[in-house]
This record gives sequence, structure tokens and C-alpha cells, in this order.
Amino acid sequence: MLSQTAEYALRAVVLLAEQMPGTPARVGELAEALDIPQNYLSKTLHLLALTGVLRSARGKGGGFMLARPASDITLFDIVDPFDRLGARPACLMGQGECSEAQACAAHATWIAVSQQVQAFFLHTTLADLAKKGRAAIPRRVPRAGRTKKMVPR
Amino acid sequence: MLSQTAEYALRAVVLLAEQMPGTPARVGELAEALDIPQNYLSKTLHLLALTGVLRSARGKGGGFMLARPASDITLFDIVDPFDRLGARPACLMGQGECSEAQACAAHATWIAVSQQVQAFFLHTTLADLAKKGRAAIPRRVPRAGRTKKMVPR
DNA sequence: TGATAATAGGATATTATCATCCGATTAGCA
DNA sequence: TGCTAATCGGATGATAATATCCTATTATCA
Repeated sequence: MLSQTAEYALRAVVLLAEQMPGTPARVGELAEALDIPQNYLSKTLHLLALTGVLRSARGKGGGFMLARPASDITLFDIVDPFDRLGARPACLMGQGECSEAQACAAHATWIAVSQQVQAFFLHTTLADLAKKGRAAIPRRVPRAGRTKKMVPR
Repeated sequence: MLSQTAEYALRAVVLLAEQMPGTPARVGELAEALDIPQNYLSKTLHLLALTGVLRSARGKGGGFMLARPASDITLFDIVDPFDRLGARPACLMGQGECSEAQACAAHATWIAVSQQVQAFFLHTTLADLAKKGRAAIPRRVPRAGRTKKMVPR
């Protein structure tokens, strides 16, 4: 669902959200705690600093920290610089076949599903992720239906 | 959302579904019509033949055709050999942090959203895609649990 | 039976993503 | 001011996804 890079970013930022506010965390610490290559994480977080999600401080006592309260940072903010979730093509099939103008029968359904995914990222905040424990939301699981066994890649 | 390969497969199979039943279509035709590299499409469709979605015939008059009625082929059947949509990890963040045992507040919501995506692929058939025009039925997708709050960016 | 038309499929090239290396830059502190 | 700790960021390497090439195999038809 998410690229490796976006997932790294997400995990690191969640960890940052648990940090004492005002105190930056070093990339080395984060990288070790999350088992992520340090130099890679460094660049990833640097990009988030450029987009305004994080603040970075160089030099002794430096590191990364949230640029604003966790409740003001959405998953979209964190993930979008790496995987662009917005601006997704209207149809599953890319350029082909099915468009707003002449939609296939599944078009409306797909749009609805796809927008729920987007809404999830747009509306879920870092603060939501940080809160542990059973969520208030009841778990309603639609049935999975048949699953055919397929040839592995 | 889908890999290039899966998208190619989907578009090609949709085209196959519009073919006269019983008459195979050549890869060359499909590839040209869809602007897909021919040899690449050949292998892609071959895999779908192995999984039983298509039937292939070699030699003169050969080609690919659906192995069963379009209404019996789900999008999952077509896409799963390339992108495994099933068996997706429980949480966005992969190994970390948030699991069934100790879920973050967004966990249940994410699961619900993610399962709607799966349900879409499992329950939408090729016949649905082939039908043009405004859909009669958006096939009733249960609504995701409301997320907590909306933060304007 | 030979010519031709098609898929089958291994080997290989190309490209994008993921990851590492290492020097440059910046800030704090003695 | 110089030492040290940290990010910055360009260059490069590794790996996986995407695409191409070429030959083998198979089926049809004259």
C-alpha cells in the first residue's frame, strides 16, 4: 500500500510524536529504534522538514522534532511527499476505457472506495495513531468471499 | 494503486471480454490497441492463462480468450497474480507499533477501509466493467467508521 | 510435408526505487 | 577559536520492476 520510504517516514514520525515536545531526537536513535538505515532515514526526514511537517536543528543537541502539534499533522502530510495519494487517476485502468464521460459500471463504486482511502489519510492525524488502546470505532468486517489460490510470482 | 503490469492485464482482459466469445485475439492486436509492449503483454497474459483466467491457443488462428464467462471473473482474479492485494499487512506501518494486540486508535478504521478495497476487487466482475453507462447499482459498500476530526490544512 | 502464424519462455537490457558512502555545512560548548 | 556533534546533500551502488530480444515450440493450412 505504501512505499517503503513512506512507511519509514510514518513510523519515524510516530516515534517523534511520542518524544518530549521541544526536544529534538537524533536520526541515529530513531534509525536504530526502528531498524531503518540511518542515512536513508536522514534524507527522508529532511524532506519532511522541507515540507514543514518537521523542524530540524543541526549541530550539537540537534535533531528532528515535530513542527506543530500531532493533532495538526495528518497522515496525508506525512505520506504524500513520497507516495502521491492525491491526484490519483479517475479509473483503475489508467488512460483507458473508462472515464467520467463514459464510465463503466464499476466506476462509481471504485471512486467511492478510492475516496474513502484518501479520506482516511486526510482525516487521520498523528495524534490518532499515537493513542493506544481499542478504538471507539466498532469493527465491522465485510465478508471476504472466496479466495482462489494463485501461482506465485 | 495497481502496478503497471496489473493495469496492463486488466485493460487487456477487459478488451478480451468485448471480443466475440470463442474467437481468440492475438497479442499483437491487443498490444497495439492498448499501446502496451507486445512481448511484455504476452508474458502477462500467459500468466493469466496459467492461473485459469484465460485460455491460450498457439499457432495459426490462435491467441488468448477468456476461460469462463466474464461474470465469473473478478478483478481480484486478474490482478492478484501480479499485485497481491490479499494478505496485506494488518497495519499501515508494517512491522511496527500497531498490531491487533495493541492497536492504535486508527487501526480499526484503516482495517475497515482496506477491506473495502479488497471487497471491491473480490466482488466486482469483468462483466461489471464491460457494462458501459451509468451503473445501476453501486454495489453497496458499507461506510467506513467516521474518523475523528477534520483538520484544515 | 513444408510454409506460416501464433504463443512460450529464457536471457538480457533499461529504469525506478531503495540504500550507502562520504565530505560539506552548521551549531553548541569548552 | 577550535573541537565535536549533528544534519545536509551530492555521488554512487544494489535491488526490484519494467521492457526487449531472440529462439523454440506448436497448430493450421495449402
